[in-house]
Order: sequence, then structure tokens, then C-alpha cells
Amino acid sequence: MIEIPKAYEPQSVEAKWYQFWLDQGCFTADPGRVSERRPAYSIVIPPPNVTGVLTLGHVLNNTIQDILARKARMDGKEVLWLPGTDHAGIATQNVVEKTLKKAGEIRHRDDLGRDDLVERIWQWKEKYGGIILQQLRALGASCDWSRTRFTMDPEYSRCVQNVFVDLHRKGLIYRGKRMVNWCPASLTALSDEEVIMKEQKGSMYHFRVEVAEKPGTFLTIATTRPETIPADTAVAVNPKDPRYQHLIGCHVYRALPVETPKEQRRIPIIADEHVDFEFGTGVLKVTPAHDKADYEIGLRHGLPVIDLLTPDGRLTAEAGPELSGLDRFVGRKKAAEILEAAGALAAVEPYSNNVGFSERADVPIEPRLSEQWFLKYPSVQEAKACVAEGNLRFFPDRWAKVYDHWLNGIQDWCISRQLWWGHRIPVWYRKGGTEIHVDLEPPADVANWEQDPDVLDTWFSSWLWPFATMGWTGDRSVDAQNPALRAFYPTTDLVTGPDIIFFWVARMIMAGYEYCGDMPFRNVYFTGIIRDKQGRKMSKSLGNSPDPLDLIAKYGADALRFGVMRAAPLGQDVLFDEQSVELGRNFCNKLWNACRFRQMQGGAMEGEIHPDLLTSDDRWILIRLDQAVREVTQAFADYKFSDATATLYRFFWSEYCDWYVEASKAALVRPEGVVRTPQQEALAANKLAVMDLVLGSLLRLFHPFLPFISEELWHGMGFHQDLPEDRGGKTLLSASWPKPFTTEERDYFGLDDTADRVAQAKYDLITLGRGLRRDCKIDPAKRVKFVLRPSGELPAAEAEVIRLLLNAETLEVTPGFAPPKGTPMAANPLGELFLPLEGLVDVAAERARLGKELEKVRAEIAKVEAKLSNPAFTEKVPAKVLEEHRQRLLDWQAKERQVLSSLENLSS
RNA sequence: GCGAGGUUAGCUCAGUGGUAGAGCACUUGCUUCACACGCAAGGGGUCGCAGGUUCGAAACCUGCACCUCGCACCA
Repeated sequence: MIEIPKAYEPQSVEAKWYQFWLDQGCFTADPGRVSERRPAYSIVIPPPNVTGVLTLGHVLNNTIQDILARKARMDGKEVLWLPGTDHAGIATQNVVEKTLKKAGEIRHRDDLGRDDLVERIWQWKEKYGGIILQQLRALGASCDWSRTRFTMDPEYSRCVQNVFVDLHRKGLIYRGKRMVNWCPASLTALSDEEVIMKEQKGSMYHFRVEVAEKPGTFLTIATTRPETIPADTAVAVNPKDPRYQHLIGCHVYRALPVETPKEQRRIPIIADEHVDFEFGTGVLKVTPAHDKADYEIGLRHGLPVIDLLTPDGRLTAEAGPELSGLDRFVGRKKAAEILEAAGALAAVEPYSNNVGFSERADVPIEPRLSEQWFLKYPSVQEAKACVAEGNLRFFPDRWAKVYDHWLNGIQDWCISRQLWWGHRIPVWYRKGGTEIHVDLEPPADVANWEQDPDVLDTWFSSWLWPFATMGWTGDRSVDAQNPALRAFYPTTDLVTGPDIIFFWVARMIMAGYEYCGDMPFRNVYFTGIIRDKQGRKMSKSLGNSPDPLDLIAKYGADALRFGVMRAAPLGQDVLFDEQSVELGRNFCNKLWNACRFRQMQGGAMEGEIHPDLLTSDDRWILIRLDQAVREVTQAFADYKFSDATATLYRFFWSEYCDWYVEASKAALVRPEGVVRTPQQEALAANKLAVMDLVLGSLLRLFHPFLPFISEELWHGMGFHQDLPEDRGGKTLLSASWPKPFTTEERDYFGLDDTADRVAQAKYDLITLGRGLRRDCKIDPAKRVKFVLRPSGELPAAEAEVIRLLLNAETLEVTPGFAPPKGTPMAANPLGELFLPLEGLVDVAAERARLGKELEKVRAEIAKVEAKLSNPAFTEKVPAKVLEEHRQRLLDWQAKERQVLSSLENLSS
């Protein structure tokens, strides 16, 4: 720091240090260094989609991971933060297909064919797939980039196929024709977790059907989906429903398609417990092909299945000529019109119901019967037990309940996807035969076989992330010798959003037990969701989602990190406001200037602290530093990062800058031409030594949150100079985390309650004195005279601090001072502070203020007296609390006397 | 319907039985030789509502209201 600019300029500083850390290999994890004295700390990144760009959600998530990783390094651990991306099957294939269509290269993916399209996606991935990881570097993420993984790396892919083959061999993976969630936009099956229920405003259509055996008798049926009537193969009633019991076994004529001869539209009236006779008319149309519950009914009663929807959600010829070819929603309206024209529509009423939507494509899904691969989850009991027994901990722990609840009700996982981009299912079918081949390698005579065209769900690869990224092979003897797995598995912490607790977290835990025999991580920190100021989710369409890189360019990465962390309490959503980043920037600037101030004082760095030269201010700031170290360290242990930032903010700004630095000027600032005595020199040097201790500790405490500016100042101030290479000499990143003072150190420096109280009383008196100045409307620039009548001994150095911070010309310390009548006065345990009148004082204003003060004091006295005069209170309360209250009464009474005498002084 | 979380200053939130707090915003005044991305002094809250337990409740218990989010779901 040769030339120190007045304001901190993050741009060049951040780029410089990130490159330095990379060049020095600071982020590289070496399993060989792990030992009992140097424990491992590891964390795997939740792999962002390879299509993704950095969002504020990523900022929150990865800042927390970086904070944890940096803190662990300072704790002397061998740290692995493993980065990477996942291939995001549907999203990536969509993006590339869309791009190619836009460029006019293809109209449909079939124009290219499977191999060529996959090739194009790879090209696209090579070109754009690293963007988000590059962006993380701007944030300061200390990932071990040499271990960057991608879920479709050859080794990783092999893990995925390996696991498929193994689970198949164990009988947990099977193929079957089932009702699945079908996405008509992406043209693939989805898992239950990828379907989100949304309330939809639609209509309930009531239509009539005639009972075949009893002409003239009609049943009214309520439905939200009249377009599926042509696929009805029964109507069902509850067997206990007296209204319809007599009709069970009869038939009705299905209402659509009207063109079909009546007799061909006969469908049975069946009895099924599933039907709720409270709901609607108590008569249910049964459409086994297009509803999960109806499919079950169909199975129970052996009903035929009529499929009338194409994969992309249009009606087939089964729906009749008028509906055929229509989109399902267009068909719905048309079906209602046809019913109305036929006189079969009894009523249409507005109706709200929940409809499953494809999470990714945001269109209603269709329950659809199709042949898919399913997984019966492995190691469920272990996964449940480790969380229930508290071996694997969730922060906040309420998620444990959500997790347990989900595990208790899980259905088999549909893992096949009708896509081209992803891990192809390692299954071959013999052409013209029934034989199947499930293996990592294709059959020898592969020409006679056909490989399953589907790929696996992306989550079926990311659930292996914690160990597949570390070179797991599935061969026990090989894996037992794998240094990375041995050192870093199980990982220590996982940081992720609660929205993927089922998708990812739960499944990783099961995979961890199944394939490594242990949990994949010990702690899971669930972040909140980033919202805008009004509490709305960030979204592209709302345009309320600022680009983090813009924010970094404007305010600096440290500012963004600090702002976000300050606003993100554990377990709560984060309402993001650019103002909080601005606050982060201001904070960095304050830190910069605090160090600049120290720098301008010159003198030796980190001199020895002589206890006999410590003033009450010095002792006070050391006590506060000790407190701050304890609080921040505890906050880390509890994963309460916003508590840590709050403590740092308070200590650095409100305690160190506002009081300590200001007070230190009494000893440090030398008026021109004045030569300091050797004693004054020694005091000043001692103060600088205290400052250096505080600043050196502060930079360490700040480092996990503000890695760039702290590193810049660490070097600029020269804190690195006398430290060992690997403990802060080379970089702050590996400096040791500050420890609270030991009892010996506290004794040595004289850090006791008295020191704390004296300084506190001094600052209190200064605030009171400033109040006098204001009440008396004295220009802040005017250097007035104060007189202090001390209640005890007051060293000259202490008095000088008071004088300076009151901006007083002089402060007379006069034990027997007798003020003239009308002199404004403020008092506290340290003494009475007078502002002698010079004909300028606004007596009325001061009297008004004191009157208000007196009122307040007396109210407090009344409150305490009321308590103390209550026998129930004095008899039952613990002695300590009683004593506290008695002391409180004395304090308030003293205050009352002080205010009264101030008032008396005023009256002339 | 079941479950979880929330309701404290204008805003965002701390506060696990004993004197209601912080930051921001607001008001007033200040180019005080680290910082106007700053300094100083202020104003501002019947702690969602109603009961209960207790000498004492923002905190513990019960009920209610409202807001969020999961899970399930009836056509």
C-alpha cells in the first residue's frame, strides 16, 4: 500500500488475488496431506446445469460454501471443494434444439438424427458449458478446479451405468408398463418429483347418460375433462350408495363420440369403493388410459383401456371425427359443445382444481400408460435412520421431518427418459427375440441386438455425485485404495436449496449407503430462496432478477457476498435488495479506510504490547475483540452466518471505528510543532500495537466473508511478514483463525470488568456531553470549554480522550467545581460534566429535554418499586434477580438525582 | 385435509422467563486532518388476537386469525 486511494477500488484487486491464489495452488486439495493433525474438510458443489448462468441463488449458495471452505482452511484443515456441472438432460437438449431451429438448421430433431444431434450438443457444451464455473471465479469461489467434473465425463458415465447394472442385478430396477407422468411438451416421462400441483380455474361439466337397460333413466356425471369421454370404459358408483345400488351391473350409453352407434357405446356401471358419494353426483366416469385412479379401477374390474391422446397431447381418431386431431384443451371446449348440441350437457359451473404441471416445461402433464424403467429405492432404512438418529444433521433441523415423511411414502422412481442427451440405458434387446442383455458392455454380436433408446433421468446420475466425482469404481478393493475417497468421503457439509431435498439430497443419501456403505455428507445446510424486495420469487419474466456479474462489476464481489450473507438468516428466505450490496460496498470502504488510518500513523507494525501502558480504551477494545472472536466462532459452529456478519459489523464499525479509533487520536495525533515526550511516544507506539493486533485479527475474521479486500489489506499492511509460509506468510487464506484470549492473556493485559466499565462510562459521558452541545444549540465547529467534576481519580490521558471526542477547546477537571447557576450539566458515575454558559445557551430547550428525561426515569423507578413492594415477588424470586432489581432501583434513583440537579443548575 | 415455518420499529430481521434490540430508512446538524461509500445527535414498537401458567410472558401452554412453503387430493 504505497499509494492509498481514499476509496476502495475492488475491480483490479479482486482479479489480481484470484489469479494469485490459482497460481499458488491454494485451492488444490491433496489427500496425501491429510493426517490426524490436519483433518480433511470436504464439500461437493451442487452441480449447476451446464446450460446455466449465475443467478443470485447461486451467489447465496456458493458464497456459503466458500465461507465454509475458507474457514476450514484457516482452521488448518485440508480442504476439498469439488466443482462441476450436470448435463441437465431435458434443459440442455431443449436449448440446443431450439438454437438449431432458430438458425434454420433443422425443423425437427429427426432431421439430424440421434448421433448427430448428440454430437451438436457436445459441441455446444464445449463452447458454452463452462460459463457458470467461470462466473463462480468472479465471486471468489475457492474450488479445486483441477477436479472439475461433469456428469457425462467418461468415468462418471461408467459409474452411472455401473450402478444401473448393479441395481438391475439386485432386482431393484425393472421395466414395466405403468401409468407415468407424461410431459406432452418435452415428450418424455417424468418422475413424481418433477410434477408440481397448481391450482387451475376451469369448469365442471355435468352431463347425462342414459341407462341402457332402463330407457328414460339418466345418470348425471360430473367431469373436468369431457374430451376424455370417448375413452371411458365404465361408470362407477359406490356400492353403498343407495341412489345407485339398483343400477350396478346395468350399462349406460357413453355420450361421445356421438357418431358411434349407440350399442357400441355401451359401458358397464360398476361398483367401486374408490367413489366418494359426497362428491359431484356420486357417479364417476372411468377412463383407465388417462387417470391414475381410474387405471387402478380398471385393473380391479378388468376394463379395457382406450388411449385417445397422442404423445404431444392431441386427440386421436378414437375421440371421433369432430375431436380428432385437436389439442386436448381445444378438444375440451369442443367436447362440451357437442354434448350441449346433443342435449346431454346438464350444467357447467366454474371449478378450481389442482392440476399436475411439468416442472420444467410448465405445461399440464398427462397420466399416460407406457413402458418405462423403474427403480425401487435402495438403502431406504439406512437413509431414514441416519437422519432420525441425528448422525446426519440438517440445518435447520425441521427439514428432517419433511425428509422422513417423504421416505415413508415413496413410490418407485421412473428413471427412463425419452431423450437423446444423457446416459443411454445399458440394455439391449435381441432382435426378433425376448432375450435382454444388461451390462456395461454391449453384447458381442451387437448387430443382432437393439439398444434401449431411452436415457436415464439426470438425477439418476447426480445422486452419485459425492463419490462418482472422486473416482469411485464400484470395485471394493480398488475403491478402498482410492486416496480421494479415503480422505474426503464422507464429505463434511452440503449446501443446497430445500427445493431439491427429494430430487437430490435424499437420493444421494441412499446411494451413499448403497455404494460406499456410509452417508455422503455429515451436515446439510439448506439455504433460503432468494426473492425480490416485495417477496416475489426471482424470475426472468418478472425481470426482477439482477445479474450478479453486474453487481460485482458495480460494487465488488466482497460487497455482494457480504450484502447477501447479512440478509440471509438460517432457514429463511432472502429478500434481496440492491441496497444491501451497497451496504456491503460501504462496509468494505470503511474497512479500507480504517486500515488506511493505521497506515498513515506510520511506526513499526505489530510492535509489542506493554500491559502497563494500556489505557482503559485499549483494554476495552481488547475485551470487545475477544467477545467478537467468541461470537463469530460460535456463529460458525451453528451455521448462523448472518449472526457472524452482524457481530463483525458491530465490532468493527460501532466499537472499533466509532470509539476506539476516535479515542486513539488523543494519543496519536500530534499537533504541529509539538514534540512528544518519550512517555507519549511510548503510549502512542503501544496503541499502534493494539491496533495492529485488532486489525490483524479482524482481517482474519473477515476473510471467509470478504476474501479479496482482506487479502489485499493483509499484504498491504504487512501482516504476512513474520508468519510462516503456510500459516499466513504467503496468503491470508491459510492464516490461522483467531482464538479467544486465554485466562493468562486476560490477566496479563488486565482485561477485567473494571476496565470495561470505565471505558463504557467514559463513552456514555461523551454522548451526554454531545447531547448538551446539541441542546444548547452550539455549533459543532465551535470549540467550547467543558468542566468535569470527577467522582474519583481521572488520569490526564482519559480526560484528553473526553476532551477530544467532545470537540472541546479545553476540558477542565476540577474536583471542587462550583458552577454558576444556569449551567447545563450532565452526570453519570464518572462525574458531572458542565457546559459553562457563555450567554448562548437555549435554557428552555435544555429544560424541556431534562423534564422529559425525568419523566422517563421516574417511570422506571415506579416500575421497579412496584415489583419490589410486591411480597410475592420478593419472596419467590431468585436472590440474584432480586439483587439485580435492587441495584436497578439504586441506579435509576441516582440518575433521578443527577437530572434533578441538572435542572436545578439551569434555574437562575 | 395433514404437516412445517412465520406474524416484534416504516422495511428486513435478532431476541428460549427478569430494564424491548440491530441494520437500513426517517428527522436535525456537520466538507472535525481514515472514510460524505462518512460523522454526530435524535424520533419511532399496547411484540397478530383471545385465554391460561407464573411473583413476572415478546418468549411457555391452549385456541383463533392471517401469510409462506411442503405433502396428499374428489372425478
